[in-house]
Amino acid sequence: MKRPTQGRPATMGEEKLLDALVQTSFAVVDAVNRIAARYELSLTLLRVVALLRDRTPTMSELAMHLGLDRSSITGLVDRAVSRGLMRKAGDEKDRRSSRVTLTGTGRDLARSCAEEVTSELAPLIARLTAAQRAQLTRLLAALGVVG
Amino acid sequence: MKRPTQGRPATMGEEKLLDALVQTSFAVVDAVNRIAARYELSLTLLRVVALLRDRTPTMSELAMHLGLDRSSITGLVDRAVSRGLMRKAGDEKDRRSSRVTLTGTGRDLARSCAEEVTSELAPLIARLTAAQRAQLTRLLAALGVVG
DNA sequence: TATTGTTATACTCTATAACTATA
DNA sequence: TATAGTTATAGAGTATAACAATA
Repeated sequence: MKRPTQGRPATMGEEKLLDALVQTSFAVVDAVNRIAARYELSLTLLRVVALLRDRTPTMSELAMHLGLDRSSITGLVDRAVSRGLMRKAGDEKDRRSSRVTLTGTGRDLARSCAEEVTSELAPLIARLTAAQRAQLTRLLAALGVVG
Repeated sequence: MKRPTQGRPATMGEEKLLDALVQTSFAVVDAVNRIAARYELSLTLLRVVALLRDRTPTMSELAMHLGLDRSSITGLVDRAVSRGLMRKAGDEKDRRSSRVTLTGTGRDLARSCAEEVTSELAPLIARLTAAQRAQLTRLLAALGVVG
């Protein structure tokens, strides 16, 4: 069960930053989760819906993107299909694959959720000045997760 | 299903910041989730374990802190008790209440997880200069989630 | 042979409703 | 009456293993 931790221990300032980063991240994800629940979506399903606004991935691509097993995606997408949010379309190039797309209903849902995420998190960043917001945007970009 | 979004739409710069904040938050939580999985802990259980390092909450307090129903906490804690990670101790002041504490094993686990979170996220903040790290720490504090 | 996706199975997580015990 | 906690139940989410169809 126990395994050694590789790398040096964090210095004092790093520890504080990591703590703030983790706490803030959980708060943000919790907020998104509350919004998803209003639409009877799990966090995972909300992420799929958001993803499908820009892409038409295969089941395997969805699995990789979410870090889940392919078999988990089958149930996830099938339930969404039953609810009329998504559709599965065969890929003509590779007849093993299915590409997942949003229905009109699913697309409306995606837009509503995105709007609510924006308005729910707005009060958070409203505590910052315009200069601070620009700074934070740059620093988050520098972390290298976005893009 | 559909409901109106209250508040004004975000401006362009805010939209970009919110997007970076949400994407980064999901990446951080995903990283924590991967670490939890190494120890066969769910994200929720890891949060409970981390919480118990500093506190000895009642079942209800745990439920409130995690935003879950009390009945969900029963199963969560009972499974952890079965695994030897936690203990439930009656509160003498209010005999309806149970206070949850870590066992020695649970405490070791909590420490290991915390160390792994630190070393897993260290590469992320290593991309920043010392000045940028200090800046980011201040900005996250200004968001008002920590503390 | 390797990959895509599904099925069968089992377990965790979660909520709702109904309940007991204590306050 | 109100609160703390549990139980019973049901459903979603997830992984593992075995499988079929296609590459």
